[in-house]
Amino acid sequence: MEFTSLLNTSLDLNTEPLRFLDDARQPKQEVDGNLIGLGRNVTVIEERGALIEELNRVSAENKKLTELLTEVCESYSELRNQLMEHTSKINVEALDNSNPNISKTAASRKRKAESSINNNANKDNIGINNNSNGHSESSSSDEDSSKKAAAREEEQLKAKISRVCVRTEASDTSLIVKDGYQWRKYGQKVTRDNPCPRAYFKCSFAPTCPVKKKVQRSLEDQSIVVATYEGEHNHTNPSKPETATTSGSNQNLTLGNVPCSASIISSGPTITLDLTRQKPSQENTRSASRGRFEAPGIQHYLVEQMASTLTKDPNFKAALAAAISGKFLQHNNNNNNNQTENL
DNA sequence: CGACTTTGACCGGCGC
DNA sequence: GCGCCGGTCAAAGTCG
Repeated sequence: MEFTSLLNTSLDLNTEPLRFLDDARQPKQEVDGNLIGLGRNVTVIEERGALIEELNRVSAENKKLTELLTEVCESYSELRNQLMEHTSKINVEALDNSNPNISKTAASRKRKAESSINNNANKDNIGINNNSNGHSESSSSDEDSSKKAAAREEEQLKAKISRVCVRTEASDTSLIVKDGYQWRKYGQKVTRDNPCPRAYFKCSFAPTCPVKKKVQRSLEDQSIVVATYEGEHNHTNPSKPETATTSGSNQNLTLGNVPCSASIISSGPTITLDLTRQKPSQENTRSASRGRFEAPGIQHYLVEQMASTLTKDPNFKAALAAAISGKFLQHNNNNNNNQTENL
């Protein structure tokens, strides 16, 4: 995916920097039309000198901005590469663990598994690795296989659980996470560890879709809504193409035009969407890139986010416009110089 | 009138 | 076995 293709290049180029183009042309016309008086020629030469000086200054500025732009592009491709690396790693892991069936046993252990995910994901991984070695202390092969099967089921379940944190206005009491899918609320409960009620949703787009979602406000930060997804959608995303897949369990996030920061959890990492910020700072973008991106879709989402952030930043637009106009100016400057020499 | 939300009741797992 | 707790069901209510 080309970075440039993501940028909204529909910039208004009729801005200040381009005024120099007209300014540069104006004296030339004067020169063409009024070469009679010598005193006037002196004025024209003075003006030209000032203009050339101005052009040089703008060119230098343009050079700086071009360098800055190059830097941004470089860091973008660097981040993209890191993301690709991470994504491919996750895909390999997902393939290793692929088994679409979640057994009733696994479902019955949901709470146990979930708590272990929440409390200590790393410990779980160690446990899984140990089990996957296939060496059990138990002498009974049946027991051994059932233990392994149980561990595998747990692992599969965990692989299908992802958590998304959405930052909303604290005053917003609705537990709605717009992720592009259709959800039907089937329950709400106040849990012991959190006074904020937890809402239970089922995917209602396809009647056979097994995906469930739990949404609850964070205890630490009430402005953060935590959505936990379980299962995989067995249908395509009903939302528009501007959505971004966010996790291994194919959760899609409709970000629309809202810039936000992100990090992810898929049995560990968490997606955080900051929907409160209209103009995310560079720090947001950086923190997003620092996060652990373990889902293939987040790549597209991040790219969109970066593009959106850049195109919405008036400073960036102005800089880009200046850079582009600078190129014109340089070209024009060269032409003018040639024409002057010809005079 | 159908789709969706709300909310109290119920169920099953887990710890003591 | 009992109570607690999270998750689910389903009837009633609401909305477009």
